[in-house]
Amino acid sequence: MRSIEKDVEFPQLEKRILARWKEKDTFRRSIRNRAGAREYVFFDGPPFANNLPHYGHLLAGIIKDIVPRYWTMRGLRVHRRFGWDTHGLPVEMEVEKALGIVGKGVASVGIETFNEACRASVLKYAREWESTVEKTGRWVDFEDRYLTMQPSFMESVWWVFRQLWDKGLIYEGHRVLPYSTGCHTPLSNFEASADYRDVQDPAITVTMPWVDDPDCAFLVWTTTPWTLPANLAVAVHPELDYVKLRDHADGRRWVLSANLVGQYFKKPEEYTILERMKGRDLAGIPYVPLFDFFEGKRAEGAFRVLVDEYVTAEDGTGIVHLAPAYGEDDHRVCLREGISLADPVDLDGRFTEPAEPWKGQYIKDADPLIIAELKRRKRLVKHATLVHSYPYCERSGTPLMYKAMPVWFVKVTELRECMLAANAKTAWIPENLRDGRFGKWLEGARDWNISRNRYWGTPIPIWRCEACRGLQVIGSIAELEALSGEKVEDLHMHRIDHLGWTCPTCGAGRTRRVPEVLDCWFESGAMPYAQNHYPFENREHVENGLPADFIAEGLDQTRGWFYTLMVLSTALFDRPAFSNVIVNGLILAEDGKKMSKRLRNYPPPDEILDLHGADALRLYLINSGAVRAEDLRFSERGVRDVVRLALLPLWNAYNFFVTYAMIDGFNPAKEPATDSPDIMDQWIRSRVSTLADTVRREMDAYRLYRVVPELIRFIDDLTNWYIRLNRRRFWKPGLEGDKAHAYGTLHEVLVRFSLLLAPFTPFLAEEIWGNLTGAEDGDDSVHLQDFPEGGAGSMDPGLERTFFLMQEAILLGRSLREEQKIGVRQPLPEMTVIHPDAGLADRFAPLAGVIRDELNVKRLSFATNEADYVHLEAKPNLKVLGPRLGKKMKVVAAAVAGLSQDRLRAVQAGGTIELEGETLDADCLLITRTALAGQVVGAGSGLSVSLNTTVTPELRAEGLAREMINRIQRLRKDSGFEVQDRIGVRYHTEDAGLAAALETHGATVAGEVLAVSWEATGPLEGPEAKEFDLDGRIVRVVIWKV
RNA sequence: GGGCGUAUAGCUCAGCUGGUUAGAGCGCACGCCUGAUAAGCGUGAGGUCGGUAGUUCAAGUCUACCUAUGCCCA
Repeated sequence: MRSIEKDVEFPQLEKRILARWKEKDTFRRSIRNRAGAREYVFFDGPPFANNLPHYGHLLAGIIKDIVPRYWTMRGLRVHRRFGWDTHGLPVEMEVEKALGIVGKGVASVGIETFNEACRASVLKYAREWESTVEKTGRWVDFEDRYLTMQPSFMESVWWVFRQLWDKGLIYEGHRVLPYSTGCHTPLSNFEASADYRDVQDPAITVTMPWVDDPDCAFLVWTTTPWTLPANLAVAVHPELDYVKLRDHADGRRWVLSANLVGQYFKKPEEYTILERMKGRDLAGIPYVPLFDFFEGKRAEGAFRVLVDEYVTAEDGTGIVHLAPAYGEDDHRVCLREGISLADPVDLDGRFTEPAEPWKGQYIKDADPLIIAELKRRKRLVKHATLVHSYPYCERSGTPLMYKAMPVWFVKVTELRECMLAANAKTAWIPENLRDGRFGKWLEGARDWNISRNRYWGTPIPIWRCEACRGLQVIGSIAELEALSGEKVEDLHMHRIDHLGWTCPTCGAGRTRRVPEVLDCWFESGAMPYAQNHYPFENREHVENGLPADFIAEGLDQTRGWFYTLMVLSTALFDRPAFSNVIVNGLILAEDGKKMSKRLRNYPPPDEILDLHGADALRLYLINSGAVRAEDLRFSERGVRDVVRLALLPLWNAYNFFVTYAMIDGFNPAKEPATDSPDIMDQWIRSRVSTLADTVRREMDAYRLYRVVPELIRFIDDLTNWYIRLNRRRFWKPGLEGDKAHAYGTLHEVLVRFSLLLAPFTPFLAEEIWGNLTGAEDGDDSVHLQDFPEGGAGSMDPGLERTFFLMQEAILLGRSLREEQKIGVRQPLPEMTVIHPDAGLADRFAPLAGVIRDELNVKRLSFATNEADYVHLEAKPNLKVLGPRLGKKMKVVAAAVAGLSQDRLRAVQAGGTIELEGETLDADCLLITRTALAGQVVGAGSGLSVSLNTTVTPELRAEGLAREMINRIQRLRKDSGFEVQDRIGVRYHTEDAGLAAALETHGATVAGEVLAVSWEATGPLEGPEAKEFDLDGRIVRVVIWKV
């Protein structure tokens, strides 16, 4: 054992231990150690490495460390591979910025240059990540990491795609997406909402005359006239009220929402209501389109009234025009009705052939031309303008258009039932997420658009014949090489898009890959297979490891990784991807707002780690709702409190042990502690076993948030009860008998506690365990050990209960002393513990000395006759009686309240009583006590105590002696003496009582203050003579070092 | 607009399947320092559990509605 510093710096300690782990390869050995054991499968969700890690990452990382460490100590083998999400938009955007091509498009530098720039930049922050993650104490393999851009990973992703294709789960369709005509690309919703501007747009109302009654027309309103040439239908809400009315101005008849008539007529005299109807009554009525470009679509059911609930009567006419190519709802409703879309606008945003009159015109420029044409055709009834907020392309500054784009879908709707069944087999922390947030999301899941019109990603492995349009899906590199006749080493777009071959279907055309790449969520969802290059390698290993035992990520992954994992594992294997998941919440700044670099409203993670250490941060984070999906307001003070409340007290206990063990030359190998007859030793050993049991139970259920309060409670018992009450045992001379037991016990308890702490505070646990077992001289580590057993054999619940009662007795005694204003230094003759059970006296007997010392009383006695001290009051034990009595509870409760003291005592003594026809025994009643007036009694829940406050002259003298000891001790400290310095004392007092007290107890006082000479003298003068006032008695004292 | 959370002491949060006197830390008041620990110890004050209605013998806990607030989706 080595001696330790008293003023510990945890961050320094952690640094030292990190270096040791690295040197001894402890992490890898902790896995290798369990070579033959069952594998505990953990999947690590890959983060983007294009930013520094924030608290959310650290929190998830800490959970991902604690759980695997725990199961490793439980004897399992837990591989932990780190992964990076290397593809996707964030990387592309950053590279566009770096290359200076924002708004110009990737074509301006070429895909090859662009993709290679992406490849070079993705791991830019990997080093910083590694260093921060390491600092948090997280053990994870950064060397054997997986990257979504590795050819092996991408090949597995292709395999997954091919599997889905073979199962008929992939199809090509359209989705209306925000599209930038400036950048020639659809945008993500995120990008689309980046730049909203207030703009003025035309707001026009046009007529759609009934085919059967041309004088009557629907009124339709729009702010995008350019979508009118592509109009294929109109829609109404089934439950809304509509009217047919006559316009007195020109006699024509209009149909519109009843609520919106006021928008078109100022006065009621201007029109006459002819008919009222519900929206659904209008269903199917055919109308005459504005233009005849798509007249052929009438056969599909176009140009009539459709019904859908998305229609509102808030503005316009309550009848909306549908252009399925240019609106998401339009598209959905028309698709449902079997109307295929019409899209007369090219990728530049210019009209094409079908819309002949405006061919080549940019859509926004065509607006006024279209309006003019409508006016000419007398189809325009109102022309206004509207200022509204409209999304713009952040990069090119052009207004976005919503446009149907060809995309590839996974048919999630077909998997829904299987996914719900798989989800039912998973366990979530917090539980409600499974059927709540996540379950609801699954129930409402729509087909998943997995294609992206981007460059840096896994290319969608579909080749299309330019002649027959036939599709061919490639599921491996070997297949691609065989078909193309070329060697393929990298699957990125710029390396494979030149590959093509003669179409095997028609034998005429040449095949070409479709232009899209896969959504990077598809890749992370494929991670369980792709990280191991399944099925090309590791076949058995991967299949045996499904579903994973454990994953942990943030709440934001509900629609992210949790979802994509589930979609793909269900599609491939009809199984869930994971069995247990811990979901962590958002970490907010202390002010409750989002953490913002710009506002600097939070301390950087590295700063917290360097200042307070990782152990403290770990305990702080897992002791919060953040480990069950609740938001956490991060507070540095909270981290500091953990240090103050848990780590430092434990360090002090450890320091106490080491200090004395070094002095006494205690050798843990020689002194067995297991058989100590001392009741306190047995108690603290039982406590640590109970704690191990509790921690196992909570960790087995993944309830990390239940652990820290238990740890703190134990540390309090260890330091403020066990050590404080037992320290005198360590001061005795020699190293025999009881003292050896004390050492043995404290050693064993600290060692077991450090084992138990290892998953949570890996550094402090390593320090304590290593030093106390001497194992740090070799290669061993606390993290290579088994988690401590709890188990009935090593626990003594009865003893723990007795000890708890003793603690209560002491607390009550202290409270009475405060109340009576009698300081602890004044001895009192007696305290009586009052409890109806006479057996308590026996159980307390071994603890009597402790209680007397703690409360400074001469005698401890016991009484069972509660009536002499306290007034009993009874309440019905609702938990017992409630289910039994039901409605009768009220009358019984009233009767119980009226019971006499005698009858209550009789029940307590084991009798029964009859009340309202019910037989009640002691278990049916809850008895509370209040002190009788005129007594010094404290009533607790388990027992009561009575304090005899009679101070006899003898006790007074003893009290004065203790006061004197206290003053001299303070004087010693003020004089700067060392603890072990011997002193001489001279004193003088005029007070006869005090003089007598100091005479009687002179030897005791002198002994306590280490005085080798002790002398009463005549009056003392001079500055070295200090005057004290002991409750009004004056004494002057001189001390000196001998 | 829809889905899912959250609301308990001045502050940050516990409170398990409804049941007894609703707990802890910080802060506050008062007291206690040489024998591990003042980054300590003790004692105490402080709460109509967001609101309303309901279910029940019994509601901080269950239900409905409302208010505030957060996340996700549209």
